[in-house]
Amino acid sequence: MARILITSAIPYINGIKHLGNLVGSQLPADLFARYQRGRGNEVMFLCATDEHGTPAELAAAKAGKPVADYCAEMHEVQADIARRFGLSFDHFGRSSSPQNHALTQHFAGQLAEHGLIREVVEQQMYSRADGRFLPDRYIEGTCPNCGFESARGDQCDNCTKQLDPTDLINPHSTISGSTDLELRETKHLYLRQSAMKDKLEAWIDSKTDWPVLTTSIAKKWLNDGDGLQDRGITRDLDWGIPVKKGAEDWPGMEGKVFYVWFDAPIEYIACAKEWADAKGLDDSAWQRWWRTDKGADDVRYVEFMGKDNVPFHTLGFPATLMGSGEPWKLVDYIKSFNYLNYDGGQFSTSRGRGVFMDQALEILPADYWRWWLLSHAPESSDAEFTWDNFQVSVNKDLADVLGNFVSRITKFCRSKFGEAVPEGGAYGSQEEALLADLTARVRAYEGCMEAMEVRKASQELRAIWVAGNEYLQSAAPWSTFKTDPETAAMQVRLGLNLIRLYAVLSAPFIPFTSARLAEAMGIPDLGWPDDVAAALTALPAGHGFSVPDVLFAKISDEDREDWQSRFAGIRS
RNA sequence: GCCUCGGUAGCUCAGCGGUUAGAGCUGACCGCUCAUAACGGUUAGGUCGCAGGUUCGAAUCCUGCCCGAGGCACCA
Repeated sequence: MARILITSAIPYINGIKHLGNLVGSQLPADLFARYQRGRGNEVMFLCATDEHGTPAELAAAKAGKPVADYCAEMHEVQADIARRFGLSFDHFGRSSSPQNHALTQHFAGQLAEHGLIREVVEQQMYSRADGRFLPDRYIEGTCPNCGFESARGDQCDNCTKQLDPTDLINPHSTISGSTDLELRETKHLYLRQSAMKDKLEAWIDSKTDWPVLTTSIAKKWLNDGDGLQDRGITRDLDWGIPVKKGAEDWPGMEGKVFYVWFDAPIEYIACAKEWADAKGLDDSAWQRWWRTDKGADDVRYVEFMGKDNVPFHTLGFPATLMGSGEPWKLVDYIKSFNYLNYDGGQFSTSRGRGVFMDQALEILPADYWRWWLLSHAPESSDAEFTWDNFQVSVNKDLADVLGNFVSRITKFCRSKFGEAVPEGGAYGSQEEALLADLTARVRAYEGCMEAMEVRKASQELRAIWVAGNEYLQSAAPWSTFKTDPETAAMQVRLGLNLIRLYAVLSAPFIPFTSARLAEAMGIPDLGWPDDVAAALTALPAGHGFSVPDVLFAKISDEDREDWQSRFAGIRS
C-alpha cells in the first residue's frame, strides 16, 4: 500500500474564495486524494487557512474586530464551505495555530544555528497615521517617470517601471490616505537563500518530470541577474508568529513577527501535528509523514497550487527545510494550475464579479460545480467560465449521460422485474465486448488519475458512462424482454451493476452523487474495480435496490440568464 | 523591457516530425421508445495566429512578428 501526502495551497483568510481559487488547488487536490484512497492507498490530505500578514489585519480592522477573532470566524466560514464542497481534508488547520508557532520558531532557530540567517538594518516607510510600516504596495504616489498619479511603491502600473517608495512624488498611504510618511530604521532577518543556491538548483534539476510551468519559474529565480537573492522573513506587524530562535528570545527582534510566506508553508507540517493532537495521537503519528528518519522515506508528497505560488514552493520552502539540517520530507511532485477567468475577464472580489464558493452552493449542489470545474481545469493554459458552457456541459454530461442512464435502467427493472436484481441468462458476445471495452477504459482512467491529468481523466470517466448507454441501446432489454425474458434479466442485471461501477469510479469527481448511488444500490462497500468483470457481478441476483430520485436536474435557460446577470458585478 | 506558457473546427480542448488533422458539445439527418423531450448512429464543419526557414515530409523543429496569460523577488 502506497503512502501519499497531499497538500493544497492554503487559502488566505481574508474573505470567501471564488471558483478560480477552488479549481486552482483545493479541488484537484481533493480529486487526487479521493482517488488514492479509493485505490486503497494511505493518504494524508492537508490544508489550512493562511492567517497572517497585512491584509488580515486590515480586514479585521474594517470588520471592527480583533484580528484573532476575525481569523477564527473566517476560518470556521471557510471550513464549513470546504466541507460542503466535499473537500476531504484529513485536517483543515490554521497557520496561526500554536503548533505552527512552535514549528516556525524551531525552523528559524535551526536556520540560525546553521548560519543561514543574517540580520539586516534597513529603512522602510512608516505611516504615523496608520501606526504601521507600509509594504511597498500600500504606498501610492505620482510616478517620477511618466507622471501617472496612482503609481504604487513597487511599480508604476502605467509605465511598468520598477520603483522604490522613496521615488514617488507626493506619496501617501493607500490605507488611510495619509501623507504623513517617514523613513524609519528597522531590523529584519534574512534567509540566506543565496548560500543554498547550488543545492536548490541540483534538487530542481533532478525533477525532470515536473511541468515546465513549474521548473521554468524556479530556474528564472535561481539564475536571473545575480542569482537567487536572500529573502526577508520578518515583518513589523502585531499579528503573526513572534520572532524567536526556537524557544529562546531573539535579542533585537522584540515585537516583530515572521513574514507570512515564511510561516505559511511550514503550516503544511504543523497541520499534520494539529491533526495528530486533535486525535490524541503522539508525535510519531505525524512524523511518519514528514520525517524521513521517522518513517516518511516511502511517502510520495504531492503539492497542488496556482502558478503564482510556484516560487515559494520550489525555492523558499525547500530552502527552509534543507537549511534546517534535519531530514524533512521534500516535495516529490508539484501540480500547478493556470487561472480560471470569468466570462471574458477576471473574477473580482471588490466588484462582486464572478461566483464565489458560498454563492455557488446557494444555487446548485457541489457536484455540479466539481464536475464542471474539474473537467475544465486550467491545466495547459488559462480557462474561462461561461454560463452557456456550464449549462450545456452539466446538462449533457451529468443529467443526460449519467443521470438518465441510472434512471432508465432502474425504472425499467422496477417495471418489469421489481426492485431487486433479476436472475437468469448468461453473457453473450455483446457483454464480452462491453467488458473488454470497459476494462481498457478503466485502465486508461487510472492512468490519467495517477498522472493528475484532470481534464483527460474527466473525459475518460465520461466515456465510461457513455459506454453504458451504448450497451443499453444495442442490447435493448425492452425489446428482448418480449421474446426472451431470461436474456433481458441478464442485461438488466449488468446494467444495475454498471451503476454500482459508476458510483465507485465517479466518487473522486462527484462524491455526493456517488454516495446516493451507492445507497440506492444498497452496497456500502465500494471497492476499486481492479477486475472489471468481477466488479460487474458485485450485485447478485435477488439483491434489493431502490430507484433514486433524479440525480441531476437540468439547468434551464431562465436559471442561466438569471445567474448570468446576478453575478455580472458592477460594470466599470 | 526581459523570461515562460498558450493561440488547432461555431464552443471547450487533444494531437507536438510521418498515411486523407482528432474528441466532446452545438447544427443537420436517421434509428430507438426503457429513460430527466433523455439514448444510439450517420454527417456537416478547419489555408492548425501571421510571415519566412530547416526537412523527402511540419499543426508538430528554428527565426521574426501579432494576440492572450503569468513571472520578474518581499502583495499575499
